[in-house]
Amino acid sequence: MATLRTKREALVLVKEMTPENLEATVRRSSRNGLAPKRLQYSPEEETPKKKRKTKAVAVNGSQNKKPKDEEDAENSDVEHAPEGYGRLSAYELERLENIRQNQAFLSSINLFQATEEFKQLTRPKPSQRGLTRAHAAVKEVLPPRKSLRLQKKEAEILELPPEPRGTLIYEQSSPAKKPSGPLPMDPVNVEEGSKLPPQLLELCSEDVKEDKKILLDLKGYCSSMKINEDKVAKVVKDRIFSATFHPCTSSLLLAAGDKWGKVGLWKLGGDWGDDGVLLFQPHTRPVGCMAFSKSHPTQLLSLSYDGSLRCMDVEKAVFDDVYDIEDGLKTFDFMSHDCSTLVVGNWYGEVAIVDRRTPGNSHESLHTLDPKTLRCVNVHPLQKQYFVVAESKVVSIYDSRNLKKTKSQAVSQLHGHSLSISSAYFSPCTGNRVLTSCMDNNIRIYDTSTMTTKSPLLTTIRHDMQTGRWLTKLSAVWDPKQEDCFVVGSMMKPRRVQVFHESGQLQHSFMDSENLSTVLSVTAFHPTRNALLGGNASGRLHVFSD
DNA sequence: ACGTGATGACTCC
DNA sequence: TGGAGTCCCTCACG
Repeated sequence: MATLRTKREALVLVKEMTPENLEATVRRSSRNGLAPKRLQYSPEEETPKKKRKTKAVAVNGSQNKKPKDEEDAENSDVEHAPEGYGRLSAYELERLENIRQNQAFLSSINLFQATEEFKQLTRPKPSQRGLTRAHAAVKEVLPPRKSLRLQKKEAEILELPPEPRGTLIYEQSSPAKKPSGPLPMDPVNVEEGSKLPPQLLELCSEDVKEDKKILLDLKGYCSSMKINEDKVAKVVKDRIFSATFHPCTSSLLLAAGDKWGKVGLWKLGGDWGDDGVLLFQPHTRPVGCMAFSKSHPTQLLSLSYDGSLRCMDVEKAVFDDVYDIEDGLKTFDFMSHDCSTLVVGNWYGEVAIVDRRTPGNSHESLHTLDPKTLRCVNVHPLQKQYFVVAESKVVSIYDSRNLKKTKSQAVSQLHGHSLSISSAYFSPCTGNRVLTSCMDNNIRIYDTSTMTTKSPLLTTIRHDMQTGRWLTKLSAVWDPKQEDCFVVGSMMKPRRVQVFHESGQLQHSFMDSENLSTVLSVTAFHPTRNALLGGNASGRLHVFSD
């Protein structure tokens, strides 16, 4: 049993103490060697539940037969008064003793006191900044209803709707995919017909100097980066799948994409929309990947599982089509410094090299890699012909000049992953390292400086990746300002975001009892400023900055 | 054996 | 009072 570090942690523990997970807690504790003696049931019995079942069988056999009143006592979970002890078997005395020891153990860790002391405490209220309820819920006005019976009419004969055809049925009634062609950039959270705030274009067009990178000792600058209530806001409605900083430096401008294809733009301290948040709906299914164009920072490219890749252009105030397939886009990256060519990966294990200067999909080149396993593509920062692909259990580096329709030969491979790999990224300055996040609970760093057929593994870091059903998968991502540090969300309590050096050394844990109380699955550093973002499962962005 | 798919308790307005 | 919002772990199944 871990020591309780904060009041909230203790409260969570207490709140979670249902009979089911109390059992689990005791089991966990026993692995740590701290637990009291476990209840000792007879060998074939695992739990009290099972016990009852097996007992029913045992009654028929002659060996374990017990008087009926003793059985009732067990089932009622009420202990007999002391005079009853005389009739208890040795097994039951041991059971009572175990219960007593368990009680003593639970008292010794102050669980019961903690229950009393922290009963009133709740987790901090989520930030009310950003999107509001009024905008989030569209109220449907229905005419008053009167049943047919009250209207004294014959009942209608209703028929079941026809069985849906096709193989893909999404949860809820998923809205139809947006039509192709430019979509107007109309925010859904402000009054209809209102224009984009002109300051947004101004901010996006701001001259960005790459050489203004602030290189400080990481430990120093991490501890200067703080969060406060102004730096948390609801930017999209649902769970965040992707998020990024705009490269501008005079203000902090962020973008996030959610589960239902919404894209939110948030300027910290902005006076437009809801606390600086503008919400758009360019897609209809999760926005898996997004990035601002480095050569045209008024453009934000966003990719969705619905099969569309669009380019939000603040200048033209539209979402343009960039690339479109029926379904299942997964990931993309820029292949040239001018951001005109892209590598786009889909669920079917195909990568397409897309040139944005030729409209439509006609000029794309499509290459099938390992089918159904592609999860991430990332281009080498200097040698743009190389891109790294996270496949099922291997990461491959391909040369885009050397791709075939099928069975392309990888330039180099990174081995050692034992489960599926969620992401793989080249280090930002030299590309001499590749950082991978794997479902086997390891973050790995490989040496790709020589591009030999097998790139050597340098570092392995244990990290809990079991995010389960309700959270976006964790991905370790480099700090673009330097070569050798990366950030990753964490399941640990109290909730935190961690920064590691490529050597495996933990540099900093970003925590805040007031403003960070959820898992931040999606994380990213600002390209030039000392700022870090984290997105959670309810559409909130959190910023740590100077 | 791994990837996939599945909820429920609680609070607040 | 009920519906919407918030948060997020493990396990069965094929």
